Amino acid sequence: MTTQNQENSEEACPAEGLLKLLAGKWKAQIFRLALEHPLRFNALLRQLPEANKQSIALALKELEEAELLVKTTIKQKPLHIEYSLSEKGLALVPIFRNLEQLANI
Amino acid sequence: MTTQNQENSEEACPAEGLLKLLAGKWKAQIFRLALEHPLRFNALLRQLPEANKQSIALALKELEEAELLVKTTIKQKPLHIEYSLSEKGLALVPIFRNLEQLANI
DNA sequence: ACAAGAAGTCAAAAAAATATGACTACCCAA
DNA sequence: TTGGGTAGTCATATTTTTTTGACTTCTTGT
Repeated sequence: MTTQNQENSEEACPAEGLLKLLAGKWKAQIFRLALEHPLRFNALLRQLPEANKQSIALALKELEEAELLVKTTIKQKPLHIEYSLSEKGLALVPIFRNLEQLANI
Repeated sequence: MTTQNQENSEEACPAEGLLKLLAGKWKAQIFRLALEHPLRFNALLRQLPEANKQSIALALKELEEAELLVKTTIKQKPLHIEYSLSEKGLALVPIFRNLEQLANI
């Protein structure tokens, strides 16, 4: 039933899912940081001192599932994991900028 | 403290407030209907049969407070209240369309 | 061998967002 | 004066999101 409603809602309004995703806590801030350079988990934790592991892990996972970020494992000496903007993520950038501009009015 | 964090968040990411607003339940759907014609409370209730008074009242109030909708009282025989897109609301339209397009990819 | 850093996961608690049902106030028509 | 329509509000549930704190796994440095 809940799923049904969600589906109806999405059908009636395709932007809803994307909006909900981006509005989730820490997501917009993470997206914004991802514009600058690829992200790493613990670095992100340090850059968002009010956030916690779990929240960041969840945000990254959902942004990845929505295909806005891609996760890359870099097989080098200390073994890194990086999250960077996907093509879809890049396509979102100008829209995001427009939103920021509108928000400042 | 909570307020403080919210402020920090907004400072770090100006789009957040607008995103949170639009992602709130029924808001995107209401915004979408407002593109077509001015909205009236009970008509909206009928158009969104899964929603309830309270939610719609809240959504309209918040969209109005965010200055995306303007509320107009029409002093005529049965006394109507209309919600229509403000200038800011109109400025959001193309951004919203872009979001919808991106969501469909 | 032991500690420390990176990248997490899990269950449970707390906080925030939504929904429910009842109730209000105004105007109009029969 | 009773009933119906419009436009809500209020207090209280219920649901969903977000946070907390503890624990895991893998790799490297000393």
